[in-house]
Amino acid sequence: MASNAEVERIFVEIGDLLDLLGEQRFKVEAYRRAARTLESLGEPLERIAARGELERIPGIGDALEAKIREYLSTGRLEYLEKLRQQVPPGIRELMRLPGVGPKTARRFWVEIGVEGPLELAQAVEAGRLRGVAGFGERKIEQLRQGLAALGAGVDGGSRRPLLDAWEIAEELRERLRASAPVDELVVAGSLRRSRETVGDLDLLAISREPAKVFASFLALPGLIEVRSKGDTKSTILLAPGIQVDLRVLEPESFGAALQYFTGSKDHNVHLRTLAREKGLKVNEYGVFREEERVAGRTEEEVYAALGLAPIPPEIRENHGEVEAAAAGQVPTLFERSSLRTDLHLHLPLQGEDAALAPWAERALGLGYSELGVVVENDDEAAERIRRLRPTAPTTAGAKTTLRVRFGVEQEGASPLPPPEGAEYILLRPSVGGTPPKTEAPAESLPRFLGHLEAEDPAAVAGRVGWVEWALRDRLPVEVGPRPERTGLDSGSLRSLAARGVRFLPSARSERSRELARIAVSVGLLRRGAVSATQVLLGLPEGTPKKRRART
DNA sequence: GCCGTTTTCGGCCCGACTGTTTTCAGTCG
Repeated sequence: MASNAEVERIFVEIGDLLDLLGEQRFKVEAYRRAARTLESLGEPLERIAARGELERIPGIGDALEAKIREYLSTGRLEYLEKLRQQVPPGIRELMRLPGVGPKTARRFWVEIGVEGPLELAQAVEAGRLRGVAGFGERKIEQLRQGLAALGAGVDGGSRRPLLDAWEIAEELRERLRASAPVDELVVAGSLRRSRETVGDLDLLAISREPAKVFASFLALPGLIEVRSKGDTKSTILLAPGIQVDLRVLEPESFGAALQYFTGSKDHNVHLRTLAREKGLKVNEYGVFREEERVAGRTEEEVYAALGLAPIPPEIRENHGEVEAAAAGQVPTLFERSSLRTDLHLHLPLQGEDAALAPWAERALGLGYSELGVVVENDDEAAERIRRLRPTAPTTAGAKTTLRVRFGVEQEGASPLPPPEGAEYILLRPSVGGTPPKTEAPAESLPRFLGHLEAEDPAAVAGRVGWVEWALRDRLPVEVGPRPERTGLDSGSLRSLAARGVRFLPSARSERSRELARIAVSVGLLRRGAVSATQVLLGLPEGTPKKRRART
């Protein structure tokens, strides 16, 4: 079965090939725009095609619709195959080199006669680029380094899972805040939109001393390469192979820059087109009428200047949100600040986090009033809960209280009843299996459908039964920060929400500092346009306090 | 190639940085 990702890749390839062949840029852009749209579609193309609604996808017209249909029905695309015959396969690879776009790649091919990275490397070493117009010493050195990095697989060109990117970004922010005079430092880009994968990091800072900020930035540990440096913007490559952009701005422009660098690109193009129609101009410094800046300090200002209600970052994909904002009908998304609990954390056996105190402190910092420790439902469960219970803090500080709850985790129906002290059950779906029967006696504990993480994408994809399970038994579904391992990406969340499923966000922590990862889980829920009414904020009240002890 | 309550033709977002240039093209986001 053809997946959206396959069609997406095909359109990207067509875009590249047309670009290399010197086709007009708007045609090239049309294929790339369509590819981006497909990436964030959230619904299988085959379903849309079956409804006859392909042309309703923004950026898909007659020609692209016909190509999608051809591929869906035959698994091939004649147009692509013809294009491939015109360009050697290695030429596309050349475009992955930093500083090499379609024009330069084409010159390598036509003028130098190389057909891929290996041949280019040989040509560089043989000095065949010397004296060629447009290739000075620095350009050649840049190529040499780029080729070496390409061979070593550290080109920073690949996307990584949202959570990994988030953790890198958090660490960067901490370091920069400690070492540079910044008044504000935020992450924009696809990370702020909570995209499931993130290519590079976009940092924005407000500072009165940009030079000092850039100096700190260029001295970050783990820096592999400085890709550009200027007065307002610098780009580096960090050791994990991730590219990081930093822009330093004045407060007057911060909202406009945040809006602009959060994207998505297609969302921004839409806004700018709208602005032109209103006689305005939008750039990263503000919204302008003639020379006068009419907005820019905050994002809300920018949207308001265009006659739009504020649009949450997570849904800025040009999938109709701009039209909705113009009509004042932006969906109200779940807010992290309303969350009062995290019911899925595991205490390690040793170390500082084996005790509840550090967890409680972090939880209070996040504004929680409740925290749920989960143990495996086995013969030791009651004993583990009993050991922790006396240390459970009930208050911290003068007013805030934190209630620590205990739950058990099990796969489907357990032969063991819940142990003494357990207040809820986290059910794990089994891999590839059908959902077990889960009779629900009236007095039973609240139950949630936890997620099972799998490294293997096939195992994730093969786990089909649990959706039916959640629907059949009306079980709230846990949403964690690793969609690539659970299969619960924003598209799935959106369709589950539409079918009435409720959600329980968790950080799935095994260390107390990981509680902060709830930001990622909530981001995914928001990207799935999940509203506050569909999220469980804490354990339902009325939980039976006394359980019959097992014997 | 897409798109349209000013258009079915003629537009298509906007700016920073780089390298190699004497005023700019290419790349990138």
